[in-house]
Amino acid sequence: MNKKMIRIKDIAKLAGVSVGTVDRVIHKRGKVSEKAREKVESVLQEIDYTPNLLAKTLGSNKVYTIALLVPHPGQDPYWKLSMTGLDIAQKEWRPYHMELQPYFFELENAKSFTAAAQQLLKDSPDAVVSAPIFLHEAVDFFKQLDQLSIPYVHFNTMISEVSPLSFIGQDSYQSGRLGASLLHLLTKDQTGSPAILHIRESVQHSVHFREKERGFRDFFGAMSPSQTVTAITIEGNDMDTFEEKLIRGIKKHDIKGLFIPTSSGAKLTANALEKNGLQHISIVGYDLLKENIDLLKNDKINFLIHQNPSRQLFRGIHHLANHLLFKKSAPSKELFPLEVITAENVDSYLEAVLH
Amino acid sequence: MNKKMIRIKDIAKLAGVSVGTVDRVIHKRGKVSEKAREKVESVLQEIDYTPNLLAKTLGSNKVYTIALLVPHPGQDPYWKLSMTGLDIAQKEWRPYHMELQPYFFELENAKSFTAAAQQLLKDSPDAVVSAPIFLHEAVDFFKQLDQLSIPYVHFNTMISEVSPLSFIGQDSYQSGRLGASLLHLLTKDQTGSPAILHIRESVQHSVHFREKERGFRDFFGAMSPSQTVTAITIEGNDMDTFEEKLIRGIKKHDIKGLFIPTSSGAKLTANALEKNGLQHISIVGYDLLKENIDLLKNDKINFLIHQNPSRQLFRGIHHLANHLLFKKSAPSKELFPLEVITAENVDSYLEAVLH
DNA sequence: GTGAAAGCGCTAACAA
DNA sequence: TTGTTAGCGCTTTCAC
Repeated sequence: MNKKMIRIKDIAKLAGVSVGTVDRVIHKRGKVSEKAREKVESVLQEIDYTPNLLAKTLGSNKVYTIALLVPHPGQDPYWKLSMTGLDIAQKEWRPYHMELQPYFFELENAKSFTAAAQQLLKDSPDAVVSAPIFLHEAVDFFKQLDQLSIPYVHFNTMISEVSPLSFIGQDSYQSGRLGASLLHLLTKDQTGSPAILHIRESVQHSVHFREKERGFRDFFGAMSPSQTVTAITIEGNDMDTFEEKLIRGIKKHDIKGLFIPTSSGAKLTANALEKNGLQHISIVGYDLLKENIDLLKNDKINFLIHQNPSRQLFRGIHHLANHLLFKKSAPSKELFPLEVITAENVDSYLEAVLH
Repeated sequence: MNKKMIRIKDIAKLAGVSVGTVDRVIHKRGKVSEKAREKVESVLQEIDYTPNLLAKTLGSNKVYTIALLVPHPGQDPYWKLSMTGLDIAQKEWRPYHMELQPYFFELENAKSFTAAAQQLLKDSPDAVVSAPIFLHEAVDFFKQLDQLSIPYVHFNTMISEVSPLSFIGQDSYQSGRLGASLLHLLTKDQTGSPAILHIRESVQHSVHFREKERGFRDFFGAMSPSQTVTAITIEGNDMDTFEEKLIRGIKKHDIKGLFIPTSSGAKLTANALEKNGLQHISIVGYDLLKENIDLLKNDKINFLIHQNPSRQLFRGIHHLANHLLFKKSAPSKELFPLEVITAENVDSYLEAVLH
């Protein structure tokens, strides 16, 4: 039942050299005579050798630490979602002696980002995964990591100023197009204008949102050039003025459907619409927040686009762990599918293991 | 940078016993005196010991073989898709000396299933992952595996007659509901009847399709009880008669939209509709076959539901490999999300790594 | 019941 | 330039 695998020792015997020499040939390290190299290489050609990763890793007996630099989960439901990715990664990698250490910063506070980053650097982890929310401060930080040659991956937000080992996230432009197409499907028989709704908090991840808007506009532009497309931007986070400003915008532009890139924006909007008897206006929102799921099931929101933040984090850790432990290379970019969520498939997403 | 982990040796020293005794206590094997057991257990309480899986696995030096019993990929595009799951699993598990051995059978030929199963049994693998297409023959086979205590997982098709370690797939009933909801969205402003289309080949996986039909009907039943729902079944696989029968069915029942659970059925149907000037009829199909993707992008199909057969297979292998290698337990059921594919998000699915 | 020791495949240090 | 050997942490065997 248990077949034997080829070992370095076997190769050594076949080539008539020692294991040390075989090791040197395989890893191109140290000095090897031409003759010996040829013998070993010809044996390697013949047989099908794959090294035993377990034994390989067992040799170097360290514990690696991967640091996470992410927004505080207590402050924002979207980032809270991402944390299940940490839990699952923790379970998966613990047996390989990979330690995961989160450092939290506040979403609206660039200083707290810097502080968390400083603390992180002091603890000198072996690798870092981060959502580079604050562009300016982030760039400084990642340049420091570059200098220390600490590998890092980015997720959620793509920035072009530095070069992470890997970026994990979605194509924002295409995400905007998708949102537009869904809104179009919902409202194509109605008169009026589709709109993208920006809410103040959004501004910080501006690249993100600008790209979504571009995709959103492009879709309608290609579909029906005569169709006007509106962007409503609401500044300030006072609830009462939010509602008032929103309704004013809707009436002014005769809005028939709203595309809302901020995950927590859909709830505010749905409530405001209901209060004002405007339930006929369609909503396409983002992410599987508890409130969004409820609204979806109650038909107050029509579609959600799922960004799967937990899996983004999970995959980021995955790539770094493989990089550290097994020297496996990571893709420079891992784009996630743009997942369409409706009342009828949302449960299947909730039940599914991290996928 | 590299912290040390607690080893069995450390525990032994703390408890004042030998590593052998610690091992016996941890794994409850062999004889240990009450006194020794207590000492070791009290140390274990104090400290946070996690065994080194690498070393553990290295100890038992075998190669495991996982056999796959699946439809021949050359005969059916859906099953061909699933094979990328094999490739990726192969890459992932090869370093752990896990061998994957496929055995193919023909989709329309129960005898070939039995033959492949016999061959598989002769090779006595350590585990089996299979799509139990032919109910009757499959049950016999899996009962044999039970007797040999060879663990197995099922994917794609759920059968209740035997108890696999794990089932991997989707909720067919909910999948039918989802299809219905999408079709409803597409056609809600039109008169006529929505229909589910069964094509002859479908019959073999009958449970699957019956469940989808039930979900499909239930959705419309709850949505608008007065709405008639049609089922069109087309027997025989002669192309000409297919078109004729289909068009006849559509006209007779005044069909406004079609839900087509067979992955290759959407193409046949879209072509027939186009030939007959019935392009206004909506189509919701299944799976990311090349032809389906083209039709989706050309607006001949409106939605696809993605079953992700490659990942189903991949996860099946994953669970078995973890079971064999690390004694990790697998969930008895892993339900995949019901993924909605449109012209605007299909590329994001194609680019994504197996997810 | 218990401890000592060999061995899993690979790496790295040390001799030759 | 090569071969030999001592580990890595855990399992398993063997002797006491």
